[in-house]
Parts: sequence; structure tokens; C-alpha cells
Amino acid sequence: MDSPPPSVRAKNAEAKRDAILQAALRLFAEQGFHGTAVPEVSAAAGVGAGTIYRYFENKEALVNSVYCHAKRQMAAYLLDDFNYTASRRDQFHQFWERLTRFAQDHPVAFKFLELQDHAPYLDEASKKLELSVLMPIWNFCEQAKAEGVSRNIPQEALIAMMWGAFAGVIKAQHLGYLKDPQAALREAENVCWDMFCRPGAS
Amino acid sequence: MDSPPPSVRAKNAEAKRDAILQAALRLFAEQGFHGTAVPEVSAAAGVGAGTIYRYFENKEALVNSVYCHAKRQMAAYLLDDFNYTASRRDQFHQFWERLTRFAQDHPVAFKFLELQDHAPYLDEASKKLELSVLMPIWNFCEQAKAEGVSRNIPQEALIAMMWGAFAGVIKAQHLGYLKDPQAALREAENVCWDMFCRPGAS
DNA sequence: AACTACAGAATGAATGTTCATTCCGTAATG
DNA sequence: CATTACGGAATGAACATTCATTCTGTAGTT
Repeated sequence: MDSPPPSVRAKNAEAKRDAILQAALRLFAEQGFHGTAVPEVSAAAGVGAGTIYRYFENKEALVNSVYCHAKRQMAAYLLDDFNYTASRRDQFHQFWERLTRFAQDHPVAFKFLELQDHAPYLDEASKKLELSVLMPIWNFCEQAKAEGVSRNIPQEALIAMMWGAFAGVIKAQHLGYLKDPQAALREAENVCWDMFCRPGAS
Repeated sequence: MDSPPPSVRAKNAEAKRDAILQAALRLFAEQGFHGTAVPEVSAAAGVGAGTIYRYFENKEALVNSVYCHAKRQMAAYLLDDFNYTASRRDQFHQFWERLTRFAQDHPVAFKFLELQDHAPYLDEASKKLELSVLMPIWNFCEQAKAEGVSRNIPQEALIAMMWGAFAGVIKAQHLGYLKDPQAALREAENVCWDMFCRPGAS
């Protein structure tokens, strides 16, 4: 609708907003929401304390913006150009490979999202976005189950376990527990697939 | 050494200490460390604000006491009278059944432990206790691997995934996502066993 | 047994600190 | 020159912790 002259102002504003979001992401991921002071964020972003309130209504709005930004990024990695016609195993591989790549490219964002999961200060917009990542995985599991590809147990439990296992390896990697993270992640895919599919089926 | 008369005083003191620990456990589990105010804890425990500081040096010492208490409880569930002579599969079943029972009997403690995992304010005593739970699981996995029972992938990754999967189901249960939690937990054991052991081996 | 005096446990108002948010003088923009 | 954005000191609320005081169980006295 409006775009003719991306004035110097607008450019700076966007850059400043991004700096704040990035600093907040890092600090919230490291110290949690309540453990991070707003002036701490402003200092890390290289702006004045008051400036944050020009871009975000308050601390809660800030954390929700960070959350939505990170979640949208994750959703993009997961879904952009996804090939829904591939075999179940290949779709699983796509999911795995995409989530892995997101976690590698944006480790801080991944940690942040895990930490703030289901936090009471997340608003409707954040919760709605949460679903946008879950839905395609849910549908995939439902279809795989209907086809008899996956185990015949409640999807809720299966999804919870697979996500938990995935998040577990990533966390172990971040903590430096894995000698060869790349290899571990590759093997983890097979482990999770065996978890997912019927025993006996390869 | 000293035990003759557990005087009224000593009884009251122990009861009060327990009330504080229990209130703190619940609030920290629900709102996190930084999200919980000390006077909030004292109110929930039914004692004065100052009383907390008669029993704990400060807020950090309090959260560490809560952590150690909960972790010791978990360790007791996991290890007391464990039968190390059983088959690998039966040992696995013991671990699973014991952890499950702990999570059912003490859901708040389990949530607390998951939430405070690797928090920067945990002291040496807490970190040491952490190991006491991990060690026997670690040894079990090492032996199973040596015998060719488990998958031939790094234990660190396997343990991280199994713990993640277990914590995932429990979390799903707490969030009310599972229609039949008991059944889900029973099936989850098999899923995790398949995760653990060589593909093809039953 | 009834009474008194004492030690130390409990209390919550008071204290100093930290934090989220606001305000205003200054600088940059158009 | 008029507007808008900025930084960071200022503000007031909330917090962790302290401390002067009250309360309570215990031991000693009659």
C-alpha cells in the first residue's frame, strides 16, 4: 500500500526494531522473561531504554513480538515448498531435515521457543501461531495412522514423544554433550522414525 | 547422636520448614524462580515473610533446597531396591515404571525439576545430585550397548532422546492432551524401548 | 501443680534496591 | 523551521531482605 520512498527514517527504524528484537531474543533465551530487565535489553541492543517503548507497548508485547517472529521463522523453514506428494517416509525426512536446519541456523531462536512454550504471558496471536506449526505435523500423523504406516497409538502421545526426543538431542547439542552433533542428528532421525512407525516396518 | 526428646519446638520447626518448601515448590513450578516473589511464598506457606529467612539464607538457597529435596525424592523412586540382576528389558521396565510412578505421585515436583533443569542459580550440591539420577541410567545404557542390546549410537544422544520423549508424554498429560494417560504411558514404554534397542530386536 | 523468667522462634513493618515505564531536553530529518 | 525520534535520567511500584518487637515453649522456683 505504501512503499514509494523508504526514507532514511524508515530504514533506521526497521534496523533499530530488529536490533531490539534480536537482543531480546538472546537475553530471554538465556535468562528467561522474568530474569531479564528491560534496560538490559536496551543496552544489548545499543539503544536508550525509552526507545524500546517507541517500538513496543510494554515488556509483554516485546516478548510476544519476539515469540511470533521466531515462530514464523520456524514455520517458514518447516513449510515453505514442502512436498506433500512424497511418501510418508520422505515427508518425515523433510520435516526432520527442515527442523534440524532451523535449529542449526537459529539455535538461540530454537532455545527461546522451547523455553517460552506455554508461558502464561503469551497472547492470542502467539498461541495461534503455535498451532500453525503443529497443524501440518498433526495432519501428517493422522494420515500416516489412517494408512497404517504409523503406530496405532494416540497421536497426541506420539507427537509429544517425538517432539520431546527431537528437542532433547538439540538441547544435548547446545550443552556440548555430543561429540559429533551432525552424526548424532542423522542417526536421531532413524531413531525417531522407528519410534513413529509400526514395529517391524522399516 | 542427639535424639532423645523431639520437643514441640523441633516438631514445629520441621513442620514449618516443610510448609515453606512445599509452597515454594508449587509456586516455582507454576511461575518459575524469577516469577515468584518471596512474600508470595511466605503467604502460601502460612508464615511471616521474615520466617523464611530463619530457615533459608536467601531466595537462591531456598530454590536449591527445593531442588535437592525433589531430586532426592526422584532418586529414591528410581533406585531404592532396584534389581540389577534382571534382564535388560526388565531393568528398562523397572526404570520406566519407577519414573512414571514418581511423575504420577509428585507431578508438581516433576514439573519443577524439568523447569529448573540447568538453571544458572543451581549450586554445586544441586548439580551433584543431578548426576546421582543420571549415573545409573548412564551405566545401564553403557552395558546394554556393550552387550549389543541397544542401538549402536552415542549414549548421550540416546539418553537425551529417551528422556525428552518421557518428559514429553508427562508434559502432554499435565496439559490435558491425553484422553487416557494411563494407557498412553503404558504404550509409551514400548515406543521408548523400540527407540532404545536395535531395530529388528524385540 | 501454679507461677515466673528466660531463650529463641516468629512476625510484619521498615529498608534499600531493582525494575518497568515515563518524561523531557537534544539531535536528526524533511 | 517544524516535526519526529532518541537517549537516558527520573519516577514510582514491587521486590528481597532486615530488624525491633511480640509471642511461645521450656525450665526453674515455690
